[in-house]
Amino acid sequence: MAVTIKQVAAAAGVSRGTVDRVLHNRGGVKPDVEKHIRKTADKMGYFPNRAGKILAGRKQPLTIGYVLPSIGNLFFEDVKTGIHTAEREMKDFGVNITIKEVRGFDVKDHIGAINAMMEENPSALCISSIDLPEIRKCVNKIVKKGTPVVAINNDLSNTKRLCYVGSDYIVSGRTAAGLMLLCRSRKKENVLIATGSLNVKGHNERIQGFNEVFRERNVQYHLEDLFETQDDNEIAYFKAKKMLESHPDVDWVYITAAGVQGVCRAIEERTQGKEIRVICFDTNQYVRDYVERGIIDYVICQEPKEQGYQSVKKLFDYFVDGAKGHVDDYITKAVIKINENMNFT
Amino acid sequence: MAVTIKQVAAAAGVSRGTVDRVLHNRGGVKPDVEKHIRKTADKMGYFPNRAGKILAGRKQPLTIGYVLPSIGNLFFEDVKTGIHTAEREMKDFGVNITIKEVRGFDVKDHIGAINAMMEENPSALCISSIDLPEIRKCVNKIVKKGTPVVAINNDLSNTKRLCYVGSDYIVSGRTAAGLMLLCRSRKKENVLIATGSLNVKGHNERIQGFNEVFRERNVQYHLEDLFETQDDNEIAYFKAKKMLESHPDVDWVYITAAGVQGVCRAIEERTQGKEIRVICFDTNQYVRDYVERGIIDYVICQEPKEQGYQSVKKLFDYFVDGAKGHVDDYITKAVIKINENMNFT
DNA sequence: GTGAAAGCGCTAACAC
DNA sequence: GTGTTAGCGCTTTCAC
Repeated sequence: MAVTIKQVAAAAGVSRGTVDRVLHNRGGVKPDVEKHIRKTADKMGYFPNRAGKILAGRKQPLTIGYVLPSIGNLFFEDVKTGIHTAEREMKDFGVNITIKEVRGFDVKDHIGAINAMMEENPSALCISSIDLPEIRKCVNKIVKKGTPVVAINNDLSNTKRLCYVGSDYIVSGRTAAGLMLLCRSRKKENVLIATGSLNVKGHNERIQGFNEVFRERNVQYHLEDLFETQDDNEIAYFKAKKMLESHPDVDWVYITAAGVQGVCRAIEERTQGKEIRVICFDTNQYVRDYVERGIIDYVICQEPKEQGYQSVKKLFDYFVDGAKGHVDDYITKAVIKINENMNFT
Repeated sequence: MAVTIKQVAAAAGVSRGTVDRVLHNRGGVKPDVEKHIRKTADKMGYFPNRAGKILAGRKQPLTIGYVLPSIGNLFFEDVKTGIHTAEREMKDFGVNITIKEVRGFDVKDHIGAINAMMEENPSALCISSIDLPEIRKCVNKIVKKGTPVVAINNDLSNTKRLCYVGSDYIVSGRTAAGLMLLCRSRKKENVLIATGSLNVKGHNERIQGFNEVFRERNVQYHLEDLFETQDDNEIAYFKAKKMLESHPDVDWVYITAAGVQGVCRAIEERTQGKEIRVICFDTNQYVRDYVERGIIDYVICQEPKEQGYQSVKKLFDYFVDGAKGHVDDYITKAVIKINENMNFT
């Protein structure tokens, strides 16, 4: 049986209250007594019991405020599912969650939503935003004031955020290249790249990782063209349509972000040209449908549910275990989905 | 704030003890009082608080006994890692774990280990064994005596086991076929199948799923030959060597079970013949090395760590939430690994 | 500065 | 049959 605070107190010849004061650095204890208590606690291998902590801590529940650009973005449905699974599991442990949803990636909207969230005085913040100076500044201010912030799905570089929970975009880009090369056509493939925005780091990293692998393997592909979908299916559709008309020799379409349905619609409507292979990222009902119909060959996913779940868990552990020190990032896997393993979890 | 047992007692005009008796069907309560209590509890939306339960339940910790055929089987290293992660997380909630390790799949050895485990009177059992009548009988007996049993990695059909935590072997076999077909060579591929044993259900299902996909898609492959590795690398090596000599036209080697290193060694040592593609299951340090060197193209994994972790969690939840009713299986994903996404979680 | 005590929600032993 | 009470291990308040 593990050693309790009571046993430490008894062994040190003081009361539980005093031990607690020392262990939580709450001061008001004579230095020599403190040293003595610390020593005996260490010697006995004392480690606070989480069940006890949680129960006692129920008086001040842990509220986590989320800000997500999830309106009109199916990707975040799974993230939210993960968040709510965690909420259900940890509700009895004092975890409460509020989500503020935003449409798109307008900096002002994001800052507005974050500030609105902060009005509610959450114990912690968890956001998926854009890696720009304004947001970074905003986040750093919040952290400085004492509210820990977790970055989910999109990291915020050089901020004091507690940790990042999300995918490694370079690795997912590399994986796309790997899949393509494993098809071993042995000819120079004509690739059309549909990216979300050249201003979004993650999208660029997916291209960077992709190129890295070709370079490392000394294989070349021919870049037919590259266009931005702005994560919008309509824009994606019209641009892709034009692109495919002017580039009849495309072998592969590599879609690094949203707008997948738009691109696929354009591919499906084509009346001539070679057979086209498609690699994209992240599933939803429409993407799954295109995979089933053989339009999309590979989808590289990033465990969205896990991102939601783990972001809650990270914060819960952080608070329960005493909000001390460094917290590791949680990097989700690059999960390859094809028709055969897509619908069976 | 959630409603507590105290509030229910007050509302029903009885003591907490009585409410507890009713809620746990421990009898000794007048029928009409019981009905009244149940009704008020329902009306108030009472749900027992897990934190309170866990703390109170610490007096009788939950001990889970594992029996795993893990000696000399690298696959189970990750399973054990997952088990120990869960143990660490839930130790403070009263979870204790003991593992008995066995070498191989001898029925008598397994029964012996299970009985030895039962000697220690665990609160629950978790085993990875063979789906044979003797084992099934043994498990059913244990369940009947009141100890819940979870089947991990290998299901035990038609037993009263609480649930199964592991992969869907059909789906993983289908995934192998899907990957092969995505390479679209457009010719009839010559396939050599290296299976573990024709007596092991999971191995057969991986072949069955593989064949299903070809049939459904109206594509044929040519089965060059099929041999059993007995999950042994030496046997695998010698048999594969011979097979490859007598079948110089093999395009793909499909390895459904262990013995991967043996087969790969034979492939690597070949001095003539066409380039061979390899699909296998489950990683370990040696398999990863073969992937890096380009001998193995695809590895289909089954989240072994998750299997370990979730098996503990299933039992923990079952006990905390009152050991009532049905528990869902936990089916792990068929995770495709290639060189580029293998080493990054 | 330090000790004592109440209470988080639940279970189980003991009274009546 | 039913109520009371003593913990589980911890935090926090209040008293000295």
